[in-house]
Amino acid sequence: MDKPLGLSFGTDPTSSLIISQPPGINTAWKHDIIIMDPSNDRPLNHCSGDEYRSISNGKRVITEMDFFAVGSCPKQKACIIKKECIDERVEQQNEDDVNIGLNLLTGNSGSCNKSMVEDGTSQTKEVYDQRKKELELLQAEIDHMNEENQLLKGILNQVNRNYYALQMHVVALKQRQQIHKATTVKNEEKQRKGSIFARQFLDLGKAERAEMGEGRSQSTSEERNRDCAVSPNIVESMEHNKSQMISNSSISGVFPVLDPLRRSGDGEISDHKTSEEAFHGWVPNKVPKINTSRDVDDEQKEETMSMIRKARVAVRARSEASMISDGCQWRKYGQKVAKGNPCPRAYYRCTMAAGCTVRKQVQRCSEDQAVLITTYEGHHNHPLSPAAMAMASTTSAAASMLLSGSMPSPDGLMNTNLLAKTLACPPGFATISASAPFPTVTLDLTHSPISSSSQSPQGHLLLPSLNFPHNFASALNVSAGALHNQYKVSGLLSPHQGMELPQILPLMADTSVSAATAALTADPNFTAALVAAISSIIGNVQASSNANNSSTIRNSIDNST
DNA sequence: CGGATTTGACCCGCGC
DNA sequence: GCGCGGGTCAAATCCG
Repeated sequence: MDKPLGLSFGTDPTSSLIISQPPGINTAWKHDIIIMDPSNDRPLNHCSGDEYRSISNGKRVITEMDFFAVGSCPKQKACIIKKECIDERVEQQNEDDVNIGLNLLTGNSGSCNKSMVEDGTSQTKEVYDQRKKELELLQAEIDHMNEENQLLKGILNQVNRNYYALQMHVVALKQRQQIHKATTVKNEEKQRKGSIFARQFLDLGKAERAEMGEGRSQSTSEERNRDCAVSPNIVESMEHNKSQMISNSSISGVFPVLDPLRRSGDGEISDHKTSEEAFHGWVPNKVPKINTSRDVDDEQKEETMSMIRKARVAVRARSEASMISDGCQWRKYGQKVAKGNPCPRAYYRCTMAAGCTVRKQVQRCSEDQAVLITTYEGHHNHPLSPAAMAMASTTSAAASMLLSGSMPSPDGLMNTNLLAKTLACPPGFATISASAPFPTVTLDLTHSPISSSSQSPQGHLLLPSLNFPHNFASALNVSAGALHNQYKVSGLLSPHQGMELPQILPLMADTSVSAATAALTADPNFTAALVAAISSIIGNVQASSNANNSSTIRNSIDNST
């Protein structure tokens, strides 16, 4: 069909709209025409002319058109014209033509005829195509990002799967270790006490013990090595997860970071005479063991708890006061004069919450009565102050290190060469001593006298800032050895980093033993370095059934230099 | 009066 | 079995 309608502008594109129609056709039209400004895609609002009967929101309604008028094409800026035909007759008769008039873009110049309309149409299409391309580009970009997102999701899922698989692998290894350990220790215990019982059973037990013992020594060594092949970081993470996984167990939450000890499920660790094998790893409470009777489990738990509770953190500090202000509330429940020290030892119990098991002893040093020795024991079962909480992980990890990390080297000494290289701290600041009956970490603040620079405005003691990896000790746990071995860690603290003692002390008590080893981390880079060091230590660990009674890191450091 | 402290008694593990 | 020493209990006392 020939196009009966032509659409063009007059001299003023905003005021005259001329729709041409071949002669002979005289039809009234009603159009809704929207004139758009192409520069901003907004309607032009300043149109005038008789053709426009009304203007509403940029929509011009033309009721009658002079189809035979001839106008000149505008030279003004182009406009997009949208027309809605509201005349059904037109739509029916000239639908195509009318539609041609839609979205017209008038040219900057040209004749007021059909060609001009076509020219405008081509420019409209050009802009349309351009925008369409832009849209397509954007769409392509979005698609690409989606693909990338999916790819990353896949990678993440794979990492998670690998992580979980590795975690399960480590758990399985430790379970195996624990089974061996439990069997062996039980048998040894039987042997020790068995002389007063029926010998016929003992003989059977000996046979079994000999068998198991041999297998244990081999498997333990192998498993250690295998465990040591695992990155400490991975072990850390896994221990952390395990800790979370079993957080609902009977005593979880109370000993969050001592889980390795608790999870060992081996009560014999409290027996200093039989605990050499006690810390080879942990086994979740629910893991089946050879000795799985309820009584045994309960007994082991009790003993484990006892061990945890007996691990201690001691702080030596010069103070005129009878007690160091550590941010917790204490109630004195006893006092006793201990042998070897004329100064009475006072016993305090935490009263911040009912049932809190944390206790502390305060006693002046017999050699220097200006020195106050505060020993913490137990774990808070209540929220601590924010400051205390800030240090909880640090001290807890250190406690775990003490409880789990006897780390015997072949000669019974801690391999501290790497530690020595790692740590650039003044000597004598912290001491770890498991010299029985209870493993104790001692922070000696007397070498770092409480001066104005080491006291908070509130008069609290300041300790070095500690930044200890949360599950460091758990990582160590894979090679844990004799708890009763004596060893010392000296020179591991770097003072003057402004941590208040009150922040630290409750946390020491938190974990029974933590702070001193926690204080090992004066250097911000210490964590990573120490993990590497311990990893190396673990890697060098060999089974040593005759660990020496004492060793010192300082000695090792000295020996290494 | 209620909570904190004191203090003698008691318990328990360990060594002899 | 007994004594010792560390740790805890609990009645008495103190104190705000």
